[in-house]
Amino acid sequence: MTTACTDCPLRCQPMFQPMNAEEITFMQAFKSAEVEVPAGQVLLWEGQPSPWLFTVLRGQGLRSKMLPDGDRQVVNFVFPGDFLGLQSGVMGEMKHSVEATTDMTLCRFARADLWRVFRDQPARAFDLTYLAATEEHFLGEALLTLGQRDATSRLAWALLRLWRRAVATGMQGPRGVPLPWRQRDLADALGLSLVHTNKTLARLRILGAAHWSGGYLAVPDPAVLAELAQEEDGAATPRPLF
Amino acid sequence: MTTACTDCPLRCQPMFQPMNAEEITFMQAFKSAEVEVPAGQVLLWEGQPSPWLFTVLRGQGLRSKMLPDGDRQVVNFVFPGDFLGLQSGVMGEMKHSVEATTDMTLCRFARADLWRVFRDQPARAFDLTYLAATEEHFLGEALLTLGQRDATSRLAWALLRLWRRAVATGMQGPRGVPLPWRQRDLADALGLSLVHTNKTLARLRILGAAHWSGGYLAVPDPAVLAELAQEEDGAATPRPLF
DNA sequence: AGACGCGCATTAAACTGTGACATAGCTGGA
DNA sequence: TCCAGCTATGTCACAGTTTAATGCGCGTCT
Repeated sequence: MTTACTDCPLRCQPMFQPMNAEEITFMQAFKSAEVEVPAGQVLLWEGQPSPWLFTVLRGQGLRSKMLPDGDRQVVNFVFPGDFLGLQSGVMGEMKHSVEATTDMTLCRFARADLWRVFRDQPARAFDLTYLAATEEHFLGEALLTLGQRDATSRLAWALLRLWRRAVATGMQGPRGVPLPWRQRDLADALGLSLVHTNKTLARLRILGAAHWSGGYLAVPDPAVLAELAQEEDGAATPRPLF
Repeated sequence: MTTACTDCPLRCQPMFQPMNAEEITFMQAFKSAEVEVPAGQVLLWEGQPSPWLFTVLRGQGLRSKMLPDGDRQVVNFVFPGDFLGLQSGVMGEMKHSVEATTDMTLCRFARADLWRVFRDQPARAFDLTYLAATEEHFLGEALLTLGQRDATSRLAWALLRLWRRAVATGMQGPRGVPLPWRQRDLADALGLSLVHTNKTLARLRILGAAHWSGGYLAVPDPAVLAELAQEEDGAATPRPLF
């Protein structure tokens, strides 16, 4: 049973900009299926085209690139509401892989229909460009973090980002926000070794800035984490939902 | 005297995908001015909106982000044909600054007219999304480089990218390709100290892989540089010209 | 024309944040 | 029950940073 766009649980979250009735009607028609994906499955492969694009309805994952020698760079973590596959849609092939860390539910769209968005719905096409620019902005922030910050600041930055994104998507619970990834994933995102990441996470725990365990992240005072991250305090910036 | 789009010196370069007659006519009307910018001037400021977007007709520059403590991350180098200001156009403000390293000539477009592209020219809107995805792809590659490569490999990767981009834009001369930036700029792009960058450039020179001096870069055998960069050999991938 | 000063490139030496290696304990799935 | 994978910790090595100094070239001033 697929979720009607009028019943979408994400649209009311502060993370996402509102949609008008015409846009919802168009998206309902544009959505071709809703698929369940088990944890561990790769949704999109680096270097390959895909006939589908996706919006994440439920679950979490990550985007990564590989070096020939097997080293992996995690380029982003995937949350509900993220749009997947835009590179394949406009450039013909994905430049990174996307894999499910937890079981996921995806709204699926046909790549062959993407041109209809540009032809018939310029406002939605504008939102797609907005999402691409949002990803570009995030990667610029990540590049700054890897290029100019030390390990403690990098981890503080990453945990703050992940915490803000999860809170704005309505995922906060009594134990904190769900963080289903491994320390290896965070190490590969921040250009650190696994051992050094573990030691630096321990330092953040001792400082009381962040506590990640059992698949949950607790941030007692986000301003403390923001200071360690050399970031200003504040919430996640809303973006279009596609 | 502005350059007519029919006379654009960039369109025939292998770096850029072809444009049809309708697209050229639209761009001629869309272009509001041609401006000269002296070396050192900032074209776009991080954190601020801009009423203009630009395509670089001539000259070179860089894009950068600043940390509160004054550290700078160079996020990309700017070449003829690059489109500047898309983040301001769709997100309302620039997420990085753009400054001229040499004297530059820019084709200028009004941000207020950007909606016309999406409404009237879906193929051009698609190209804009393509350009945003191209920048996202590049930043993913840069993130991989900073996260998983050592200093020698990073410099080899950067010089190879810059060389390929310049060659595909028709900038090759007897002394190599023009590289007007400082070692400080490359260091700030690759997350290295100035001293270590200088030493590693010397190593590449001794290896005969790359020779950067007097504002020019010579690459005797790009396959050698590609190997040091852990990259496959090949030319720059063509992209749309806006 | 000559002097001066600033910015950039280059090099040496000392220091350190991070990586590499090894080991132990815990947990969940087969 | 067993084992692979993950988390955690200690120790040592080193790639890269920091500090300091020198030389060169170019632009400005006299």
